[in-house]
Amino acid sequence: MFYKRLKDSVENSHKKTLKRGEIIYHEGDHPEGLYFVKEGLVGLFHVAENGKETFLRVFSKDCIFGHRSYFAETPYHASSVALTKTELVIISKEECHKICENRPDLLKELLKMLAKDLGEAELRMAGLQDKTANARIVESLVFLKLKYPNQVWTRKEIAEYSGSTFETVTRVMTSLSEKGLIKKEGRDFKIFDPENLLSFSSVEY
Amino acid sequence: MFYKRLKDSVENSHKKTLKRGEIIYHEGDHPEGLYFVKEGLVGLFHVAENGKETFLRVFSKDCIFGHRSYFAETPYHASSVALTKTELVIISKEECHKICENRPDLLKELLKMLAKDLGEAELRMAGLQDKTANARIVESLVFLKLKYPNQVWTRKEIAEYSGSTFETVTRVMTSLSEKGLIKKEGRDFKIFDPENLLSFSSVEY
DNA sequence: CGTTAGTTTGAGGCAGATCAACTTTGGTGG
DNA sequence: CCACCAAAGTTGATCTGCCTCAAACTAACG
Repeated sequence: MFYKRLKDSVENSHKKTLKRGEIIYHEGDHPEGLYFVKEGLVGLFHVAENGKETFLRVFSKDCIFGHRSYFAETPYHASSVALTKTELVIISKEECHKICENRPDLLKELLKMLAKDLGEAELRMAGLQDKTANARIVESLVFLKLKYPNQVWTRKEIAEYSGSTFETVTRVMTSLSEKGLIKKEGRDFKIFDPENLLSFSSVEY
Repeated sequence: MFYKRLKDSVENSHKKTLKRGEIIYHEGDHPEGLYFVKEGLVGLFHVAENGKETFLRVFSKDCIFGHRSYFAETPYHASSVALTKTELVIISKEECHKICENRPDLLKELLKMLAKDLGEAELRMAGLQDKTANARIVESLVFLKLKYPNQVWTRKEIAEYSGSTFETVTRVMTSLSEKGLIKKEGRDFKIFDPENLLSFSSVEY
């Protein structure tokens, strides 16, 4: 598997430990290499001039990130932030270069990853047009909680991932909870039956 | 340049000529190779169950398309349609395979292309949240008309690219025309000063 | 146990979608 | 070449999903 192989070749690179909220790189910065998540969770956020934030992607254990800008050879279009205590490995430009030259298999893996991410991004973009806020929030709850069950997502993060506001997320979650489709536990929540929950994503609340 | 080089190696592949409106592949189909635009213009559209369409990308002369699904190894997430009389070269799976194996330089070019497209898609997604319909429409007018000046874009196409409706596009264009920022010419239009026009994208209409 | 970040709930407003009726454009076929 | 007509565009009126603003509540952490 890709990450395992990459991991081996960077095991003795520069490491860095961050706590929740710490910024790894800022939108507009020029990439100086790649990042590898050894442990923890990282979020990619775009912040508009009017302050509105969009939660673009999540990177978890064994993910690389910063690769989009690196290969596009453009400044970062969004900022990356640690969502929990996170341990990173920083892969220098030189090492990246070496990897790219000697490992066409890794190149192909990266190609596939970007192709999938592009598809997802475009479907999410379409979803902002053709789905209700309710449906997008339900889908985001399922995606974020099932893929990252240990993370306690804030309403604000869910809102920024789904393209909504934290007040609307609260209302949808209250409604889902009243219907017994999720179980609120403090700030966290549980999903019982993802399929069933998703089937309610088109229903009014 | 990438396309020139690719072009040479596919010059004697299967050709196809289409007229406006003809569909090249449907959402859900499995990729059977790549497509190369020899002449004309192709649009990539996603259609939701409720009928709402989203205009995702444009491919013009010397562009390849269908590559996202091909490399993601997933079915097409959107349909491609000829926007004018278009001549295509169809590159078979076998030829694609050969190219990928023997041309790491092309692989890297594809990687860069996907990385840029992902950035653009994510910024457009963010734009749907943090910009007004007015701003997005102005930006779409500039993008579509400056990049493809010979195409007579319909209000519907502009709407589906900007994430809006054709009525709203009409209203914005009428307003811009009254302000002398664009010149309507039948169904077509002209942009005088793109920079100036964009500076009005944040202004009410 | 105090403080702050996060959450809930309600009320009100509005950007832009939707619906509807009418006009214009430009391709085409007689 | 012109008359026709379907497709595209315009304009006005109405409606609504969801955002915004506001105020009170609560969880969690040092």
